[in-house]
Amino acid sequence: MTTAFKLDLKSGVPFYRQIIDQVKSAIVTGAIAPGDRLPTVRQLAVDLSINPNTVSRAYMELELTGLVGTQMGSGTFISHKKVNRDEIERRRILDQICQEFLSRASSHGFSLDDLLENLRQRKHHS
Amino acid sequence: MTTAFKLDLKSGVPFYRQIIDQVKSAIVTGAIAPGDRLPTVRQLAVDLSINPNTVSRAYMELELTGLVGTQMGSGTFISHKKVNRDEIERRRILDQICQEFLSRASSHGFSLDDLLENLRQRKHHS
DNA sequence: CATATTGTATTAGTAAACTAATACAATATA
DNA sequence: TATATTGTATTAGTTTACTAATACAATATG
Repeated sequence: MTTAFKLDLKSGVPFYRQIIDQVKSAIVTGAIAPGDRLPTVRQLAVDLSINPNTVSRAYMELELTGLVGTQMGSGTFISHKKVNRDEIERRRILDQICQEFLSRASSHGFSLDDLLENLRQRKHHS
Repeated sequence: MTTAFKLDLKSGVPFYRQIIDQVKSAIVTGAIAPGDRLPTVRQLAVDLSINPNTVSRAYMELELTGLVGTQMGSGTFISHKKVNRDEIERRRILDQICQEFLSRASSHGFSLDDLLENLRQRKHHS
């Protein structure tokens, strides 16, 4: 089964980021495993009706984090690095921490935008 | 003492936002109190070497939150609304929540960018 | 080696956020 | 009521993020 990628055109989330997220999710759920090949840059571009460069950008970012490896002529493959599992676990932890943060803030009546704004301040003021 | 406003040109934080923050801070510290008049749009623009519209934008946003009131011909004044104090208290709470969130995330090795990215996802996927 | 298949680089277009230039409108006050 | 003082609207320029159009480069494979 070729993992089904799908874009939410109305979400405002950049296409390349949606692809990254879906690849990561697919790894977490086991839909794709180390050694598996991702769809071709061109193929996925056609499937999603976007430009190959956008797919390439997603794959490149995934490669930078070590999640995949790319070879011209053959394609892009899920990496075997043990780092992957660690990274996925870290992602879970991050999700959990953020979720709890949101819940707590929400109970005080703060919106997600409130939080983002506050955090952005800290980013720039540091 | 005319409250000293100052811009950090290298921070990347929008000028209008820096002004907003400094007004809020001045209220919190008591440097300015309800009834006090803020610097003239034009005057502050000259002092900070920016365009009057940028100051105006900051003042307008402050007015939307009820922190100040503006009258053409007279100026912009810190509002008396009791809402102000509540709002300031809420800001303190927000700061505290965000700080604890950052500390916790930091202990797991996550950067501020990691957090911002995760939260942005939730914003758009909701 | 030929060529098809794969990823990549270069360049341009679009949209959004931010700020400025300039002109305008409302109010205070002499 | 004149006019100086205040905030505001309109328009344009700049930057950055994102995506696309197009051409290029490396590898696999017959």
